[in-house]
Amino acid sequence: MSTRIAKPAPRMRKEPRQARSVATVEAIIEAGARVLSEIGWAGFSTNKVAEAAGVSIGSLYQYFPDKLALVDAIRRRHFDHVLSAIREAAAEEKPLRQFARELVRGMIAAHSIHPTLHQVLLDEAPGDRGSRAAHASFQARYLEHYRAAVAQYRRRLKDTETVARVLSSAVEGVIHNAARRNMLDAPELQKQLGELICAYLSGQGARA
Amino acid sequence: MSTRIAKPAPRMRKEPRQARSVATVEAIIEAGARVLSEIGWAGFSTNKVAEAAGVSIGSLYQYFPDKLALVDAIRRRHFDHVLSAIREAAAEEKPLRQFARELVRGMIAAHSIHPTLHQVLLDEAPGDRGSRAAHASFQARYLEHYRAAVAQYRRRLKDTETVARVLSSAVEGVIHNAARRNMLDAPELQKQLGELICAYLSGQGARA
DNA sequence: GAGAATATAAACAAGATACTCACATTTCGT
DNA sequence: ACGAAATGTGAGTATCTTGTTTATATTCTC
Repeated sequence: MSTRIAKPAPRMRKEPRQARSVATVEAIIEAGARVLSEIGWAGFSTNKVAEAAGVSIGSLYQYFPDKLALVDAIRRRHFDHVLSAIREAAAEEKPLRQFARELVRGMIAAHSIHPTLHQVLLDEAPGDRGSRAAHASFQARYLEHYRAAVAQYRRRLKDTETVARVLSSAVEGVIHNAARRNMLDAPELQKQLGELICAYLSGQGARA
Repeated sequence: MSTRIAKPAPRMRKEPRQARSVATVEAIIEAGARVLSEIGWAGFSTNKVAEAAGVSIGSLYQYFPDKLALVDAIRRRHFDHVLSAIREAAAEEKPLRQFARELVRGMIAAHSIHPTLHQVLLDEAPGDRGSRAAHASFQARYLEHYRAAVAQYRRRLKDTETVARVLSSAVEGVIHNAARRNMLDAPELQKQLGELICAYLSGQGARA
């Protein structure tokens, strides 16, 4: 008995080697994201995903050991997407207004394909043993970017942590709400969200 | 054929007459809210609710014709709760800072009992025929309060609608996120949320 | 104490769904 | 070209969930 636990279900039952199997796996993940976003976790069934992907249910289970492994894959892909959007906006030093504009643009872009996926992933879909770590790591890195931005644009350094959290959750709330109403593309909304960010960050002493 | 449609399932199959039946109905709604908040729509079953209420499943169906009628009852109760919280904060004219403080306090109070109920009700739980109207009416009145506040504290009158929406969804986002982390009571959070509201509303010309 | 109101929980019918398996088809190395 | 490996198929299954009914028991009201 050297191994800790039975086997927490591997990520992939079989690694795709040929080009078409790679495409299949990709189609499954993509369809899974669509189903999850449009129907929510309650209606997320493997059969439904397979059908949405235009693939037989057998093919799905050829690569994903079980339902949760599939959700994990979807989660990983989406989180990577969101992270790079933020990273891009917070990369180099730039004026606050520009940072805000790019952040808004990036977040909207990251949510316009599957508008409610993010919330579903965060709230409804269960975090199993395998993804708990990834989940936490994502949250940490996610917040880290916001924290860096806050530190850069704000004089008062107290409560940086809280400010970052408040800012990120406010932005997410606005995006999420807009997504529900199909208003993600409305220019007034983008402008106002930018205003919100600027106003809050420059509230008690901006830097640039 | 004078009636519009068959019968969209009445709110209550039987009206409670005695004191204990009133208590039973109340216990069921309360337990329903708890289950909905803690487990989400995916795990919301009538049997589970009955058990959580300490009541037999038969009693539940004595008063609620079906599952959706129960959700509707929960929704109505919660929406009333939230609405009065906002109404209270936006009632009389008062300085911006005070308005913000009271709004935050009220929203937090309205969410501290069943932290994630609001989001579940809005996102996951289906809005059937009976509740669509109530739902829309709630949203309208909800936003109306915000709009009034925005008009009161902001000079620029353009985009009032959008500003109200952005503000409300930002506040909800922060509350929701804090609820998930059990941070609703953290004083820094309350303070920062207040700052956010003030900063945004006074961003382009405050009035008080 | 009679009858109405209320509570109980076993049982059911219907459906959903995660997952397997035996077999068909395609690709690739040689 | 050919055989083995990779990939795709989808009907089938076994299990579980769950909304709802119903016959029966208990409690209240007058």
